[in-house]
Amino acid sequence: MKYEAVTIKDIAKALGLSTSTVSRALRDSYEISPETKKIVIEYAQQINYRPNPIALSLKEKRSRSIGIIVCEIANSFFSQAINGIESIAYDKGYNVIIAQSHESYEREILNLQYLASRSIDGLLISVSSETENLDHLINLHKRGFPIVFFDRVVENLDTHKVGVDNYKGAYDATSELIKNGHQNIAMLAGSEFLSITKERVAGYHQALTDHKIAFDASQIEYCLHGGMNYQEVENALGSLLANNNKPSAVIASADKLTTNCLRYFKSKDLEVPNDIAMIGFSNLDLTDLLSPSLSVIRQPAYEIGQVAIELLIKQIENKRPTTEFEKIILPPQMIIRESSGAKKAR
Amino acid sequence: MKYEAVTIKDIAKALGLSTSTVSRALRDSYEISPETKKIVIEYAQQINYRPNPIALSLKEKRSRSIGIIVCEIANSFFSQAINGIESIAYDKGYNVIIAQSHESYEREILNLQYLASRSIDGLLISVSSETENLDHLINLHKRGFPIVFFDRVVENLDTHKVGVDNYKGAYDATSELIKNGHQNIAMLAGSEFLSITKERVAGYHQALTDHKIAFDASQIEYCLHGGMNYQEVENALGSLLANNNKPSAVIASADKLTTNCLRYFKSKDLEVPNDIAMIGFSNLDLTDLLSPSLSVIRQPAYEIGQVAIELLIKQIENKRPTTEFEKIILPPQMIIRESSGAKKAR
DNA sequence: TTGTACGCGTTATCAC
DNA sequence: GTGATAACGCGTACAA
Repeated sequence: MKYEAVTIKDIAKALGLSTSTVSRALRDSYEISPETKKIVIEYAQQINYRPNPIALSLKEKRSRSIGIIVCEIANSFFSQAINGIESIAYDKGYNVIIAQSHESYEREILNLQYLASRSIDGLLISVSSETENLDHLINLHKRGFPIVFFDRVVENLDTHKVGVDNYKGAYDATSELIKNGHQNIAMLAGSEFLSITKERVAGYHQALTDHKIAFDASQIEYCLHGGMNYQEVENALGSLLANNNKPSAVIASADKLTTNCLRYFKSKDLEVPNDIAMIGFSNLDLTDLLSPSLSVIRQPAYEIGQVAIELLIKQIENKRPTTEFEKIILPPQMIIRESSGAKKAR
Repeated sequence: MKYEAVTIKDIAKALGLSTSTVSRALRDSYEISPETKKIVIEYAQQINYRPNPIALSLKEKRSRSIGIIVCEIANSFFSQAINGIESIAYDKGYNVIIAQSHESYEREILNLQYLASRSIDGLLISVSSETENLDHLINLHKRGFPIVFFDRVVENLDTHKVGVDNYKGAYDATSELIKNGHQNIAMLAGSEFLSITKERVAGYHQALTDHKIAFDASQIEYCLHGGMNYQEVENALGSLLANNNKPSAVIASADKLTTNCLRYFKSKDLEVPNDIAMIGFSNLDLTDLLSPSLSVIRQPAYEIGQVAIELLIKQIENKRPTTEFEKIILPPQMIIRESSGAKKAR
């Protein structure tokens, strides 16, 4: 069953006018007499005429829709970022089409092809944790297609980028644990491919160094899928805790890593923070209700989304090719609660 | 900066053929000679030709995209449902466009207008908690536009509907609390406009009756915005606890109500389940990590999404107008943990 | 086997 | 002030 919409032609026929007159009347052109305008506009309203955006897109070679690729919308950070994106996009008359990579490189490519074939005007992307090769993005970018990276930005591609100060986030988290007496701090890191992981590890490393604590590479475990599957986190924490240099605290460097880390400790009957302390990157709005309440590094997800979409729309609507790209770094926020508490006195 | 795509015309010109020959060759028409096909297809691949979906949409009067309206994608139930929807939609070559009502009737109408004007082929909707008047949906439906309701279905509109057995969910939850010795059980309900709220209240009521407990209407508080703002939940619980007939247990009938209920108890230093027990409808995958771990009624969100999109696509692709509509009810799952525990012996 | 012409809905351009 | 026509990209009925 097809839904038949009213067209400008129907109006023209009904009113005994030409399509061009109707079109001009509806667009309030100065060449049309007030009476004709009135008749046309009233009739259009009456039969609930809506211009067909598909026809407009074809004509204007733009769809007024933009694509978003994220790993998972069920992730708090991303759903908040998407809210930020939408808040601006709808205001400016843009539609958003969301696709999920589920942390798979392959699905990211499929999504990209799909979106590109849907003639989106631009792309907001936070790459999957498996993404190492960037050819799929570079190809589009070279052809002048507007792309803005947010959160998980990528180094070797010159476009607008919006993210958070991951270095500072990890530095602050590490310093907080050190302040609470922890000397053996492990890092449950995300995918090694991601620059955010590298930055977070660097912040962690620097904080240790600044506090004269030796850095031990075996205290870092990388999770390729960013904690998407519990198994991965279980393995990583298993080896961290089996380390000779057994950690008394852990930094989890992503949303899913943080919650799965807590889940692991519970399953092993490790009491947090007495047996082991933790602090994690998380945008969950429930971390205060967890047991124990979690100390977290929170990212301004909503704002990141807003800034990213603004840059993208600016680029899309630019008459000339963009040559100067911005990199915007927003500050993270550290919220201290119970989980990062002092080391138990034995 | 505009991104210039390759068209069939470019291929025709380059190969000295007509556009129709190219078109037919690419669609592997039997009327084209194998050699011509080979040349065309190879060249198309080489220059990475993609048919313009906008032109196709205009021609075929369908966009192969469907709209989804939910209150909030950051809500676990809905993000899971959307995953279910996407899993099927992408397979069948449909695009999904997601819009959020944020529980506002006004925004729901705006979203609907927006999506309709974007020429979607069909709509999946879970109405906002403010939605009482259905004219905006009835209008579309009358004109033959395919609409499928999921989760928050609506009574006076004859379309496909997919939801969960809310009556049973609430009945089971109430019975569990009664089994644990609770006689005064309050209900923190969602919007009175929603049929799911009515069904959940009915299940609660019937369970009380079946266990010979008097029903007391003052033990129900409705939250128009389904717990979206904490204030609302605070007020509702405030009056429930101030009741003469003070409850020893609460049933929270939606995701946000459940978590905000727990938040309220924590803020009032009420220990769950000793001071007050609770069980809530929730699809959060973290309820096991909360303090205390929450007993919940969980809905098969992913499956609901899958069933809903299948019905929608079936209706869209139907040659004849659909006259027989299905109503599919999936069973909820009850997961018992700590929060619904026995009443404290005093 | 291949090419020409048309239509999908809209607007810009040119003609009257 | 209004109407006819072309164009956007594609597929197809019809013509050759």
